[in-house]
Amino acid sequence: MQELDHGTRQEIDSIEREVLAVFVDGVRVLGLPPSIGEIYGLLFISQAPLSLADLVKRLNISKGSASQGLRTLKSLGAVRETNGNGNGNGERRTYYEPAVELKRLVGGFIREQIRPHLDSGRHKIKRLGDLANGESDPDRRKFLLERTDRLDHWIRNGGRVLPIIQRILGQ
Amino acid sequence: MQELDHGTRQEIDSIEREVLAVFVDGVRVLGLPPSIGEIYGLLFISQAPLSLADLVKRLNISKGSASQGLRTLKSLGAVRETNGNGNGNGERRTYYEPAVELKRLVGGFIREQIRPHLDSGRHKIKRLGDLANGESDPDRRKFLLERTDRLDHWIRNGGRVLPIIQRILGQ
DNA sequence: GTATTTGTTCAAATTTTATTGAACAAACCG
DNA sequence: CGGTTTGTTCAATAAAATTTGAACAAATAC
Repeated sequence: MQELDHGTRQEIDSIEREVLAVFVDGVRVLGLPPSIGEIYGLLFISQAPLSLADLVKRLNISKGSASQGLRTLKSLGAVRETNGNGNGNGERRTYYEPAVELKRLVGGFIREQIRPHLDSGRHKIKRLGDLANGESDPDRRKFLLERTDRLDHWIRNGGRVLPIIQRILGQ
Repeated sequence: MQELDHGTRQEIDSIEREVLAVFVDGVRVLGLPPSIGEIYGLLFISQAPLSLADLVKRLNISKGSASQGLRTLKSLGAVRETNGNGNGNGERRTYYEPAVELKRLVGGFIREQIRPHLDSGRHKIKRLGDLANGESDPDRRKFLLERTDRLDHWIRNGGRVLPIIQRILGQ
């Protein structure tokens, strides 16, 4: 007897386990929680889209975790909702499939996780420049302005590099 | 009466506080603990190099934290040890100053935090390919090979982009 | 309308990570 | 040598992040 339903059966087999581990490690580097790696990882090796209930069952995580994880992944553009669930009948729950184009994943990460930090950093550093200008000791002021100026250059360079990364990875 | 010793006085003034906050936020994005941001931040706005004892006193952190933080920063190439401490007398404790060249900081981060992950990822993905090849169902095998191949491309592209980032930021 | 299914929210519990602080080691001095 | 200073290590503690689970909301069916 052969197992044909690759999308929804309960067990996580050995290759699936390994893939999940790879993604859990991967998202940790990006500062995202393990549950996100598990969810994306399971979608990534599932041939059929999965529902929230499938994720809960197969990953043994809570509904809350799955719901929040999917929200984050959606905001990153890393998962898509599908209406087709692969079994052909009329179905009202939502099914999810992974976005697998590196360009899209990188774009979403930069948009959601990098840009906001760069932008808020730019503002804070602008403020630092003002504070430095208010320093009364001329020697100290010169030093502080030099340092805040350097910070400003860092941020600018960071901003310059992002589109280039996107261009290189979007192939 | 004027305060002349910018390197070792006890208090953290308002501009210093802001700079520390910027660095604490900055290192968090990189997945490093706040104490590291505080240490690097304080060195960054100090005109004179600081000793471990200075960091403990001015940041109100434990000796252990300061020691471990400095170790990490050294491994990243983000701080340098100096023998001169700015006051001219023979002195045996070690003083630290920040590396402020973006090229160096980025290089250290890539070397210590990115490359190792890429390398271990490459190995794990190689193993995944082997596992996928062992899949008996031909349809499933085809799908798994396609996905592991995609993972492999991701990693390769990641590897390609790093030297370019370094080149762009090293100016 | 009620019952059922699907999904969200958020306070509480758990797990993980960071920090402390005391014991220890190493280097220098007299 | 003993005494002092400087720095490291690591088990215990504190703090922060993640996950849970139960209450709730929204949508559908009957």
